[in-house]
Amino acid sequence: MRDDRGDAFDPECPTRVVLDRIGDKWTVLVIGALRDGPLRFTELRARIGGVAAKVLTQTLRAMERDGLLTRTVHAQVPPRVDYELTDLGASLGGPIQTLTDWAETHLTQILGARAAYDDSADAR
Amino acid sequence: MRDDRGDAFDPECPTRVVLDRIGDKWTVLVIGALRDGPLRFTELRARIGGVAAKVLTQTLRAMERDGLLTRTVHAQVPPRVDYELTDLGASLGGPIQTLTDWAETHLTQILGARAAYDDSADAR
DNA sequence: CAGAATCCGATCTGATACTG
DNA sequence: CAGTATCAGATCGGATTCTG
Repeated sequence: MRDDRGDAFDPECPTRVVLDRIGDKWTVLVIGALRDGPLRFTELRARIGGVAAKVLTQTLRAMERDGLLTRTVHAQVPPRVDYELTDLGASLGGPIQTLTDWAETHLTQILGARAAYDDSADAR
Repeated sequence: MRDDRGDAFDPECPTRVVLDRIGDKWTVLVIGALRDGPLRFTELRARIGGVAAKVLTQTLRAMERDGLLTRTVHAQVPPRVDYELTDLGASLGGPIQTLTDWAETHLTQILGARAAYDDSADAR
């Protein structure tokens, strides 16, 4: 149970390391959700929506391992665990925002190209 | 045979659309390889290295569908197909570069965090 | 040359049920 | 509350083989 560290095959490519992290389905949403301050597990899960507990846990563990966030367990009953972005994690927000901006400005083009491509394929 | 368009479940989130594309293993490398001008299939494949023909084809088709590149078939024998970035595809280079820069400056931190995390886990 | 077809194992994601 | 365990389904990436 200690063998799924999810490394890419090429540790010497920085871009791949980062893309392997933010390329997954949830990491970017986690960063967005934690942008305004720490949240506990259930809050985080509710704010993101549609994510299974197991999958969120995996995402958070991977992010913790990469130093993007901290996981703080409060010794109390019922248990309380806070997740908070590190400076490193927060700094990733910049590049992501750049990407998001690009995505928003060009989404129409992409969707248009997609529709055109699919149409010409369906015509045959 | 006409059903694997690889859409995400949420077409209204621009960021996901883009991340689904560049998050895969090869798209970013294709953009990098085509940055200096068009290439044909085999050149492209050689320049990237380590990619199976099928997978490269899939990647190129998806990028073509999203309007990131054009595929030009020259009617000649032996066949010749050129792939070239569109303006849209080339413009994606900017955000990717931002991400790459971030990755390069912070890789050491990430790898360090990773090593520390793994050490403390192994200690147990 | 530029792929398409086929097959395969590995990985991802999620639903469900259970627990300290 | 904050997970873990387990299982199933889907998708992915890749090797191999074949073709216009």
